[in-house]
Amino acid sequence: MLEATLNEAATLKRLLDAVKELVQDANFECNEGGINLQAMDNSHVALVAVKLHADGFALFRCDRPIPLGVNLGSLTKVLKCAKDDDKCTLKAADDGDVLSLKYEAHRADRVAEYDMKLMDIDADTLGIPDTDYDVRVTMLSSEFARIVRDLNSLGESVRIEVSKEGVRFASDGEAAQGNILLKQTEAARERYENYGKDDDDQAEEVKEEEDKPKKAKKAKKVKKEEGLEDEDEEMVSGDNDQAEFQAKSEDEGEEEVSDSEKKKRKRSTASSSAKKKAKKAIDDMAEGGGGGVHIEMTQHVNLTFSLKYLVIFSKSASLSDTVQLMLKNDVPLLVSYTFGQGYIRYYLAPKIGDD
Amino acid sequence: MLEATLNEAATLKRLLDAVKELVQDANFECNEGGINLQAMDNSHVALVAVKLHADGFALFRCDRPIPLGVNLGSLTKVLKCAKDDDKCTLKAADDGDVLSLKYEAHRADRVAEYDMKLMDIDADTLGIPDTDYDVRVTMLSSEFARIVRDLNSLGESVRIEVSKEGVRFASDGEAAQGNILLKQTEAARERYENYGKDDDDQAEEVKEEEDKPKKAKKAKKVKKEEGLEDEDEEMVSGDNDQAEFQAKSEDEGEEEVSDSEKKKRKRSTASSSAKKKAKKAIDDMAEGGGGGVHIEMTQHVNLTFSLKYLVIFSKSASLSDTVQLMLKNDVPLLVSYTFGQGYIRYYLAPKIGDD
DNA sequence: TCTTGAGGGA
DNA sequence: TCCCTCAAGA
Repeated sequence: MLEATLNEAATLKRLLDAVKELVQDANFECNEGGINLQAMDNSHVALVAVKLHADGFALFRCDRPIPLGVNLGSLTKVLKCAKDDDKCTLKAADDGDVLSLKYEAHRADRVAEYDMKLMDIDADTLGIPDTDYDVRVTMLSSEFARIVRDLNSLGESVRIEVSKEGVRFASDGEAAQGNILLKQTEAARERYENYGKDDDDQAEEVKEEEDKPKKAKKAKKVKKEEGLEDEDEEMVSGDNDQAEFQAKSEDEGEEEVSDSEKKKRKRSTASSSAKKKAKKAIDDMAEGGGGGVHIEMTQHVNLTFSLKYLVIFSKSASLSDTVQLMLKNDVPLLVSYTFGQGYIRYYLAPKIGDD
Repeated sequence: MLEATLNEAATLKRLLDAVKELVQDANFECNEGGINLQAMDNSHVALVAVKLHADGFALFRCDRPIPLGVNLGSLTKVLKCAKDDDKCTLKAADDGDVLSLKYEAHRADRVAEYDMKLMDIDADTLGIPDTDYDVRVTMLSSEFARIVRDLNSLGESVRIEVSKEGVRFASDGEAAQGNILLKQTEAARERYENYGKDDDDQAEEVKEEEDKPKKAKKAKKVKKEEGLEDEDEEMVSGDNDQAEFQAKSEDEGEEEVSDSEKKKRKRSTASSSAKKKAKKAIDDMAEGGGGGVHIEMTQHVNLTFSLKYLVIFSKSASLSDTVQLMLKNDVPLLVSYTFGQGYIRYYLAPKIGDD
């Protein structure tokens, strides 16, 4: 039995806006920790991972893990029927094949109920490459969206190059060739330096949007060039240059999530005020002048990606003011949006060679 | 000779927005009382009736009745050429085949004139079933629009059920099944009780948007369960369960209109202040919090309608903040929008059986 | 399949 | 009023 109430239906709507473009059907894995979704697009080039923390819900109850096989098109239709600020309750029986959605106006004079058929979906939980990225770019999600949309009108792919100069997005098209250079914003750098003095603060900024302690550490590495740690990740890591993701067993997936959840909570408690400070710095950057770009780099990187997918990813801008791009040569790009109730992350394999 | 000036061209534009979706050509019947239009959609399932009172015009002159056979597509095009707040003057000669439209900016520094070819249209003035509805639902026109649009994305038809619980809109679709329950708003009910004490007030609220005294009385019945009166209506009434409307002679139509016009004026004079009070109650309800629903009911009803048409009807929301739904089992639904210069009413035959 | 135009929503 | 999405046509 799943019963979960979100205070704003808009969260779900926005989440689906981008995901439905990538995959038609997907399992919402519900367990005590919250709701997860992982799916690859049909061509196995892009992967999307969504997490909604249980404590991001106004009410959350899930007695035992349930996979909800959902046709995202249908779910989108049903969500369209919710007003953005409606209270939204999801319900599913343990063995049922129906997902019920209840929308309640806050004034309680309107109650809408929808029942959606569920389906069985092959449940290959996918292994997400755990990568020690060399670069993290934090920027306005709207700016990222603008850039990929602009370049998408010129060509099919974009080369993303990060150097001391900044981050450059370049695209070649038949009609024209274009590139956009974003320099580290002075203001952003200053704020960064201030808060960066305390390494824990800085690391927490990342941890906040990371489930896996390992990744948090790696983010630290991005800043301080610490050595790698925790190379026991069950999946591809390091020199992964393949364009496709691999499936792993479902059990491993579950384990990983709940395990890291615990660790995350421990850390959060330890330094939550510092975290807030760091978060504030990021927020300031986001608002402080419409273009703050924050770059952390241990290595120059230069990769090429399909713009089609980046344009789809960038539709998640409505979920968060900022987006983080994590890069490392020959490894899938990670595009991450973090919001109050969880996150949505996209992984996109780079184009190899000159295609 | 017709000469009629509206202070805002927007009124005409908005009127046509929905009508042009239902019918391609229609007669604007002009007489001393104003301008009327009645037409059925091609499938004879829906009927639209528009009334613009002569005194809703800044200037109105019509020496003798003229039918203006208009292609609504053309008229829409011509109206697109007017700015919303332009003063708009319609002119037609008694025997001409041209309708002239003049648009004047209020600062009088721009005058545009358009001439539109008229056409002969078979002038079956249609008999509108005069019905003693069992239910009147008054709600925000925007909310009605939202509901039918939402359900239209799920299925083809909607079941409208009114009971003590409230009014429920339910639709079944392939992907999902949904229903929306609107409860009588407390605030709306209170206001209603206050003004409802005086039956005349209450009835006037209806009369104001009714031409036919008979209908006004029946609306009273909705409240008080008075017996039927005036069963001499020339058209189908009472147990009409047929899905189509019937034509009647033009003469009868004209007679009816002018006759009821007179009665209406008499009544208006008698109780205009009470009327204003009642109107205010409705306005308050409409504005008092974005969802006031007001239900008057003498009988449970349960009917099914094609959403396609309701969606078209609901485009008239721009004409009025509120809409009234009048229902009775096995009888066409009346959807009525009343605005300063007149009204637009839609009648839609219910679906019979399980189709 | 891609492009353009219209309609609806923010 | 502008932007975006959806639908129809090439």
